[in-house]
Amino acid sequence: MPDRVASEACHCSALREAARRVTRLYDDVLAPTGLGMNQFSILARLDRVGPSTIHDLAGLLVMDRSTLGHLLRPLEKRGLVRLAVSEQDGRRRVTALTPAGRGLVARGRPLWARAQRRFASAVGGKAALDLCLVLRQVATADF
Amino acid sequence: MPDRVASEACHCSALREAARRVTRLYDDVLAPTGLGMNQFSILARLDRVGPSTIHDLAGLLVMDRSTLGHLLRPLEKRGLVRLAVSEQDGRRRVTALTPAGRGLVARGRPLWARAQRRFASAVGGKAALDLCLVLRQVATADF
DNA sequence: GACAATTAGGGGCAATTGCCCCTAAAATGC
DNA sequence: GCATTTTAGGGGCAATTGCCCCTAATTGTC
Repeated sequence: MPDRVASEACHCSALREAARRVTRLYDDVLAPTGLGMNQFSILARLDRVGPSTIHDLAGLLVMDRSTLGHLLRPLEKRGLVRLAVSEQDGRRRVTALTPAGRGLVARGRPLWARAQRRFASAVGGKAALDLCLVLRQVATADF
Repeated sequence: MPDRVASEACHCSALREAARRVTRLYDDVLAPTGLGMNQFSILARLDRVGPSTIHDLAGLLVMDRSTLGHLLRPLEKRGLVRLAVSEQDGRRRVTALTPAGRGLVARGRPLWARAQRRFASAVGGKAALDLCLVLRQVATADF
């Protein structure tokens, strides 16, 4: 039994499976915006922190710099974000929401809140809060 | 403040970010096998449950059927799994580990265990256990 | 001021993820 | 037994993820 338990308790698989399941929930709820959860989270983060470089934004999203670079392409093509070379540092590309992007985030927020409520009511409000705290710690841990 | 907290506590983003971070840890540790965490988890699951259909295996992995179909392709090409049409049901394709696949899983297990220990020692043993229980519940929840 | 080391980002590659629609096969209804 | 419905899976599409190596720009050193 210990062997079976040990192999079933893979921390990484558990995280990935839960992330897959919950992403589907949020994707469904956000569908009317034409955005997936990932795209929404990028735009929402940008809305909160203001214009930032790819490097900084990727750090906030616990994401590889090149991943974010790829993800910004379709958002730029749809006119939701604008990229411009920094004036202070020619290497940096500053990413900013366009008015259209800001508008879409605003329209998505109530939908997002609905997904949050659905999650909390299925898992339990306190459990959801606790979970978030642990996850935040995990995401920024130095293994 | 309530606004800022609310927007920073997105359950889905927290899950995805933690999953990204932890996946990197496991990928690094498993690198000597030439497998990523995801591939390893597919093979390990297959090793545990024995030959199964894409449908069933995808269910166990909380994964879309077509996603698993895509992921099996490179594993098949590398000779780690074998796919065969079921004799009982011509629609099903039974997936099974090859000896090479079983061997690779066996070689990966100690590395995987090392990642598990590194995770537990960073997060705390009890916290890691509790986290896994909640994640398992989340992954199989009916939202 | 010139040269080395560091940093920001892109391009290519491959895997990961899930949607849609399609086909084939099985199960169901009559 | 035959028509309908359901189920298993593939193919195509697009986004997601991160690695590597490359270029350009900045910073640090002398």
